[in-house]
Amino acid sequence: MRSFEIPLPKVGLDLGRTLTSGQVFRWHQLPDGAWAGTDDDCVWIIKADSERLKVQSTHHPDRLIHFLGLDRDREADFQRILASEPTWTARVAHRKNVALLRCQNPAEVLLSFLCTANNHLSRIVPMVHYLASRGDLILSYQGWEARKFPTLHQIAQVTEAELRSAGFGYRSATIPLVAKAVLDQGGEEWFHSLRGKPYEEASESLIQFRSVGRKLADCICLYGLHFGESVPVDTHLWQAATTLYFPEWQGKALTETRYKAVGNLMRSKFGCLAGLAHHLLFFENLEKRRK
DNA sequence: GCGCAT
DNA sequence: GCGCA
Repeated sequence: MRSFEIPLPKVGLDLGRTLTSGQVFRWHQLPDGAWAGTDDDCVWIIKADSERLKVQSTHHPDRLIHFLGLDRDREADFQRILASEPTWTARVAHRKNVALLRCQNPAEVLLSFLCTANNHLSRIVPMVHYLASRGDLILSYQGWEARKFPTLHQIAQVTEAELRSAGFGYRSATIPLVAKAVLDQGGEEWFHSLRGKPYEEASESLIQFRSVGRKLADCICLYGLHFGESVPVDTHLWQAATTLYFPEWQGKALTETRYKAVGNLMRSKFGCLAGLAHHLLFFENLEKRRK
């Protein structure tokens, strides 16, 4: 492992809030306060102070800079959001140290988010860890076994019966089935090729898979394929969006038409920063409910 | 609008 | 959340 330091931008970065904001599910804090986790084949152990990240890793700093979005001018991004929504001053000020992550492996995002449907973080996290235990060991560090997330092929080998006994419920059948279906399409390579397509096309091809609806497709598009205009509309965002923009839909069900209307409105306001604006609203709502 | 699993 | 009635 190598050690290096990355200076933090003025806008700041709260690692704890970022890594527990529902984008990734297998990061944890070590006894000394450092955050430890992986992204694809990279292992990161990160300790932050107000000016810099002190990092130990198997890989080059650029990979972490990309994962955390530190190569973007995040201050400018938030200024553009404020230009569209000047009343969001407090909302942005309280959450601009939460970063939008860019995961290297879209298949990991898909298989992790299959665990999130109709579920809570307290159960999602152990489920994703259970899946991850089938992945190849990268290294051991202070008792922590850092694993690469399993390949689609490895997940496709897992039996429904095994997942059932591990408490995956009705997702026990769908997880290996989706892994097989993606393999039939071309697997990890096909997945990466979606990054070169327009957002709408990538999203439409993802919802072709049984058990992957618009919401999961948008999570994969945003966190795994890095389409900034993607807006995953879950219960948190639906609540925020109806309050702010569609008061006539407050308390009503989220239908396909309404799902598209919310995303389109966010895209018309924020363009390719709609996903970042989504994360502000999503995380605000999530933190409120945690209290 | 409900069932699905915990 | 997704899929189907």
